[in-house]
Parts: sequence; C-alpha cells; structure tokens
Amino acid sequence: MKSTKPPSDPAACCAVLDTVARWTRRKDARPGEILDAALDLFVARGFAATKVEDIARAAGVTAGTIYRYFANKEEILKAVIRESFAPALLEGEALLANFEGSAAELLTQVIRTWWQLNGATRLSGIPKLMIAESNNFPELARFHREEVIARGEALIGRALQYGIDRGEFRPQPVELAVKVVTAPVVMAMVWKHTDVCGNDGIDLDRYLDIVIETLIHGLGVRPGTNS
Amino acid sequence: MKSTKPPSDPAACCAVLDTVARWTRRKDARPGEILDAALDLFVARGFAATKVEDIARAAGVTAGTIYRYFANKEEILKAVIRESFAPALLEGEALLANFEGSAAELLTQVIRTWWQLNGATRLSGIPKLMIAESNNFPELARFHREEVIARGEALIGRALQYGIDRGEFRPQPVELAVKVVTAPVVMAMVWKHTDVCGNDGIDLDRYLDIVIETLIHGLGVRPGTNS
Amino acid sequence: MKSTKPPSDPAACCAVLDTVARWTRRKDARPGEILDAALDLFVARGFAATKVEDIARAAGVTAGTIYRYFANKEEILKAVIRESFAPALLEGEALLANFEGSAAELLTQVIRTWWQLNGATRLSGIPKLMIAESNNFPELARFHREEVIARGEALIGRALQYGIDRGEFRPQPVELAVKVVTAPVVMAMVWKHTDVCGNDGIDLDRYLDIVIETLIHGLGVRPGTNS
Amino acid sequence: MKSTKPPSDPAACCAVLDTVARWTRRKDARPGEILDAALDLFVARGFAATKVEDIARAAGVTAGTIYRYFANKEEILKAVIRESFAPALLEGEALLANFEGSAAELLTQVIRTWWQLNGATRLSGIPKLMIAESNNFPELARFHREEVIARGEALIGRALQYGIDRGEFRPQPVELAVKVVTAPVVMAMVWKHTDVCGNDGIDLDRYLDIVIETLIHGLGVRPGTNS
DNA sequence: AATGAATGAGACTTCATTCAT
DNA sequence: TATGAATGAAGTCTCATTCAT
Repeated sequence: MKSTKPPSDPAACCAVLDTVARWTRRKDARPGEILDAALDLFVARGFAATKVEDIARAAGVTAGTIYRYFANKEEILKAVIRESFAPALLEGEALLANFEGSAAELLTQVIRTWWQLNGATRLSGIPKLMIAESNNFPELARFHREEVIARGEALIGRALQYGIDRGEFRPQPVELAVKVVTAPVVMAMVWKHTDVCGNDGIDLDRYLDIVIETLIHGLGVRPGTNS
Repeated sequence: MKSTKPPSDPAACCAVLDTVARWTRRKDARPGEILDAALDLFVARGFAATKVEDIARAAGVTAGTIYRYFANKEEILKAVIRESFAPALLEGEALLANFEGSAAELLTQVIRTWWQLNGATRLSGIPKLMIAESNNFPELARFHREEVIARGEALIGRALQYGIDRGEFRPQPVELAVKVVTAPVVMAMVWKHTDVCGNDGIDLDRYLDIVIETLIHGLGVRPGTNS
Repeated sequence: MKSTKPPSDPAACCAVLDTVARWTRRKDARPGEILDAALDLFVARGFAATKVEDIARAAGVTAGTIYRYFANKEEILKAVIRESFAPALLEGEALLANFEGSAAELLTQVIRTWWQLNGATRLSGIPKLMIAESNNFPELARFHREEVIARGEALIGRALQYGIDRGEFRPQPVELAVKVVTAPVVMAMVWKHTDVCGNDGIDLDRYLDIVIETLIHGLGVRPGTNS
Repeated sequence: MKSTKPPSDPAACCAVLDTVARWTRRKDARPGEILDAALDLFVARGFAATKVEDIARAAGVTAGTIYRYFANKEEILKAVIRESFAPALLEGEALLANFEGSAAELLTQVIRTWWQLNGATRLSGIPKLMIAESNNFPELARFHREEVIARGEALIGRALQYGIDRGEFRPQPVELAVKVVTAPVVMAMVWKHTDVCGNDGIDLDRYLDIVIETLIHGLGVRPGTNS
C-alpha cells in the first residue's frame, strides 16, 4: 500500500537534477503538447497501434499524466480531430459565405484551400486513420462523421449547388456529386501517408491540378448536349 | 519479423492420398478455408482487431491448427492478399487486349468490369485493408504495389492513352490521369466497408455512373478550346 | 508483436523440467481449483484486495489462465457463491419439506444445519465479504440477494410460520422475525472471520446454544399472557 | 506501515492568531472537516473504493492538503474511527450508573439509547466499516476492541447481570449472552448501510421492537421450568 | 499553508503463440 | 494432424503520494 524506494539508490547522486526535471509543471502547455505528439503518432502508426505510453513519452510526460487531461485514448483522438479541423472548416465556410464569381473558381478555391490547410499538413493523416479504424471505434466514427465529414460535405455541396444554380454545372444529385469531388482529394491524402503503395513519386500538386480541371469540366454543362 | 515460408503447397504431397479417399480433401482445403475466413474478418474488423481464434472458429478449426499452416498472424494477412488479386486482373487485361471502339466506351467498360469483379464482391475490402496496414507490412506493400497496383494502373493507363491517341481525351500526363480515374473507384470500395462514415445510404451504382460521366467529359477534349 | 526470449537464458538448463511442469493440462480440474483458491483469498482479504494474480498463483496457474474460465474477477466471486451455497440450501429445504415435530426442534435443526454446513466451514467468510463489498458491486449484491439470501430467509420464514401455525410461537410479522433469527447467526460468521474484534475467545458453539434457546423462548407464546 | 503522528493538535500553536482573526478558524477546522467527509465516503463506499481526492473534494480542499494533516489514507480511517465513538459510550454509561427498576426496562433503555445515539445516526456506518477493514488494520482493530467494544459489552453485561441478580433473567454465562444481545443490533446497523442486500424495506424500528421483546422473554426465567 | 500537476507502481484484462496430448 | 489449455508479454487505466510553486 506504500511504495518507498530505498534511499540507497545508486542514482541518488543525480537526484536533485532528476527531481528538478521531473516535476516541472506545465499546466496549460500540456494538453497541446500531448495532442501534438498524439497526432504524429496516430498518423504514423494508426490508432490501435499507438500506445498511450508512446504518446506520453513523445510529449515528455508519463502515461499517468495523459489521463489527467483525457479520459481515455479515444478522447485523445477526438480532441486531436476537434482541434485540427476546426480552422480549416471555418476558413472554408468563410470563403463560401460571400463568394461572388464563377462556380469553377469557387470549386477550385475550396479544393485548394482544403488541400493547403489539411492535405499539405500533418492533418492529411487523419482520413487514413479514420478509414482504418472507424469500424472498430463507432463513437469515434460518429464524432468524425458529424463534426468533420458532414460539415465538409455541406461545404462542397453548397459550392456545387452554386454552380448548378448559375447554370455552370449540370443539374445532378448533389449529395452524390459531392462524393465525386471528395474522393480524389481524400485519396490524395491517403496516398501521402501510405509510403509504399506505388505513389512514392506522385506529384500531388499536379495531380490536384488535373483533378480540379477534370472535375470542373466533367461537372460542367456540355455545349451541344441538353442532358 | 520471423521468416517463414508461406504454406506454399501443402496439398501437393498429398495428391496421391486424395485420389484414394475423397473425403480427405478437407485437409487440403484447410488453408483455403482459413484464408477465406480471414479475409472476411480482416475486412470487417481490421488486422489488429481480428483474433486468431476468431479466424479459427470461422474456419471451423481451432487456433492451434492455424499455426500448422501459417507461421503467424502476419503471414495470414499476406496470404489473404496474395490470393485475392490474381483473378480480377487477368479479366481486365483480356478485355483491353483487342478492344475497338470509342475511348469513352472503353473507359466505361474497364471501370465497370473492375467494379463488378472487385468492387461488388468481398474483394472490395482489400484496398481498405491495404490502406490501413501497408505501412506496417512493407514487404506486403511492395508486393501489392508491384503485382496489383502496377498492373491495374497500366491497364487504366492504356485505356487513357488509347483515348488520347484517338483524339478523344486531352493530352495529359497519363500516370497522373490514371490516379484521377482510380481514386473515386477505390474510395467507393473503401466506403463500402466503412459502416459509419457518412456514406450509409450512398447508392454506389449511381455514384459510379456520375463518376464515369464526369471522368469522360472531364478528360475529354473540349470543343471550342484547343488546350 | 513477437516475444522471443534469447536461447542464452541462464535458466536454460532446467528448461525441460520447467516445460513439463508448466504445461500440465488439467482442464476439468481447473475451475474447481481456481474457485477453491479464490474462496480462501476472498475470505481472507476481501474482494477488492484480492488480486487475480494471487488467485492464479494459489491455484497453480497464471493469471491468463483464469480468464479462460471466468470472464472477470466478479464472475469468479459469483461462481464461488453459486457453488458454495447450493448444497446447504438444498439440505435445508429438504429438511423442511417433510418435518413433523415441534417448531422448537425444527428451528433448532435449521439453525444447526445452517451452522454446520456454512458457519463451521470456510463459507462462513462469504457473508462478511458481501457486507463489505456489496455496495460496490451491485450486480454481485443482486445475485447474492436473489440466489442466497432470499432462499435462506424463505426457509427460516417457513419454520417460523410452522411454529406460529402450531401455536408454539407468538403470531408475528414473519419477515421481521426472520431477521431476528438470522442476525445472530450471521454475526457469528462475521466474528469467525474478524480476527481482532474482541471475539478471539468466543466459544461460538456455546454462543449458538444460547442464541437458539433465547430465540425459542423469546419467540414462544408466554404462558399466562395472551398477547 | 509508515509511522505518523495523528494530527493531534495542530490548532494549539495557532491559538494566538485565532484571537486576532476569527476567520482563520477555518484552518483549525480542517482536520475535522476532512474526517467528516471521510466518514461519509468510507461508510458509503468502503475504504479501498474511496479515493483520497474524493475526500478532499468533499471536504472542500485538494488532495495535497489532506497530506498536511494525515500521513496517508490509513491514518485517515484510523482517525475517523477513533473520533467517532467516544460520545455514545459516555451517554450509555451514565444511564446505567444509577438505574433502579426492572431489568427488562433497563435492557430496553440501553438498547434504545444505543440505537438512538448510534444506530439512527451516521455513526451506524462504523461497525460495517470495522467489519470490512479490521483485518487489514490490526492496530485499529485492537483500538476498536479495547476502547469501544470492551466498554460497550461491559455496559450490556452489567445490565444482564443486574437482571440475573434480580432473578429476572436466567443465570447464564454473561459474556456470551452479551453477544446475543449485541448481534441483532449491530446487524441492524450493517443493514442500514447495505443498500442491496434484501433489506431495502425493513422497518428497523419495528425490527428492534421484536428484537427487544424476544430478548427479554428469551433471556427471562421461564415459569414452571427450573433450568 | 495550500495547491494541483505529475509520478509510478500496479491492477485487470487480452491475445498471439506454444506444446503436451 | 488437430486440439485447446496454458502461457506471458503487453496494453489501458487508476490512484496514493510527492513536491515545485
């Protein structure tokens, strides 16, 4: 019921330094540092394969400390996601709010913004993570769907509707067209984090150019046809 | 991590006995039954979350038996994936060999065949599995890249080149355009196996229609422009 | 993912003996041995303070083995209780079934049987256990109440009713009188397992004599009064 | 296990300051508030299941503060129990000092007083606590036996002897008869604090009536018999 | 004197793997 | 060849206790 390490510890000589280092209090910095470390590890190894202790070590604390800030491993990931996507989504929503211009431009900007704020950053690892683990963590999946996917798709959806309303894009079931736009971008993020799958050398920026161009013309009304 | 020979041909040696008693066949069928069960479970739950004992139960054997045929859980996954791809690719290659017609038709057929033989079957679970686990199994990833992805992309690439050569598709860096075609189909497979990601109700067939239409027009030469 | 102890193990010399000892299979004996060990430890230290590993060691297995037989620690205790009380209750119920004689004799016999089969054995530790822990393990408490207490009280209750019906015992609210009978016996069991509470030297058998005598006369009709 | 002085008199040194500022009083009250909170929690959940931090929160302080007053969790329990008993015993002893009347009346009054001062209050939780934990705290058990049980039983014992001397109660080994009186009352206290043990609806006051009546007649001399 | 962030020693539980039968 | 009981190494999470502030 009591743990007492004998004072005859061989490491005793360094005790002072150790103690100083061990008990630094970083109250408000901690959660951020933990999430930072967690994002890296989750993205690199996946959720299940990342041990809480690894996160702790990477954040410079012990596992116990993690649990002062997060109820469990799942909550860590949820926090990571929450913190991570908010900015990008807000940006995207702001962009749409008072856009005036061609739908082609709008779609281009939405996709590029998405890519710059997410795809080009560490966050691009999250979609892969969710794909891999969501079936085993339903609550996580629900959270991700509601907080991230739903908002993201709503955004793309509005851009498409904008184009349809303006007569730039063919009338289409928007909820499906959204997926068509979404898929190639998400796949790009997946590829970025899949070292060894035949995409080592893909130039994702050029890939994205082609995606955008293809989408815009592929979704656009076709002169001469009336479908 | 522990070198092991895959259960390459345990059946070969027993060929004679087979002819003697037909019901002995079960024994030779074992590895196949195990892989069959394993595919289902890996696809449904992922690698880490699938217990060897579950695979055993699903295959109608006990855990110990699995280890007669596979050195460890990793080897089961490798075998599962290796076994799963061959058929679909052969079919696709045959299709292309002597096609004559519009590139639009060709691309449509290639994609539809791919979907019918893979997307619509259990095999559609494999891409997700690879996405999730390839980083943890480099050797497997290499195999997958060389044996499956490379062949598959070559196929799509030839279809695109066919279209460019005929003047139907805009000239493009084919290796990137291939990805543009590939991404939405692969994502569709992923969605099929991701219960809870906001795609519960997607009608994948209609999605695919839109994908194909968008791709064909998106990749096509645009009347009035000369790019 | 793989644990391989180097063959240069200093203990290697004893490997054979070790192995022989380590892998003895005792399928059907196991559950009983585990419950046996568990009862001792639970009674001696309480539920929360007993570690699964202690039980395992006492039963000559490792902790992992326990979980092949019991889903969790709580189930171990439930099994202990289930196994333990069945016989005594059956005995008691049989006794009552076709008793003919004075209620005083019946009550005496019921209490003495109870004591002989439970109080005088290791099982006498269970009531104390339940008292101490039941608030923290509601499911356990419910189980105990329904499977043991309810049946036991029903038994005593019938004996009392028998006496009331025969005019030997005063008419009383039976469900309360049952508690009056029960309390001193349960307390005796508690004392037996409370080393240091002032009952070190109590002669529980003589205590029980007095309890019985007091109860019989205390519950009996009083000559000269008609209450 | 680690020797510690109980927070015997931390207030003494601050007496001067106290006179200066009345609101400093809170500081002296701390240990009491902690014990107060601890009693509630220990009684409700048991020792092991009560977290130091819970006690702290309930006392309006933080965990660290607890350790200014108590060396460890064990010492809290010891202090709780030590503090809790004194008052009730004194009352009981006063009652007996100059009683004149029937032994039946005396016994009735002693039991009812005991119940009113202990059974009906929070203190009724202590016996259960002692039952559950005394084996783990031998020193505490010794204290409890000597300071509480011994005095309490002496009290009951004198009441019984009084009855025997007056010819109201049968001659009996008093130290055992004491237990017979004690047991049903202690059990009542235990039941009060055991939510789920089949005593949810017991009317403890009526139970006590029956106990008293049964005891008085059960212990009494039986007209017509000369045992 | 008080805080409360941090520690670290376990506890329970899971599961890939082994091996006597 | 097949079984399945048993192992043992993790992994997640808890919590009494410490100590810089």
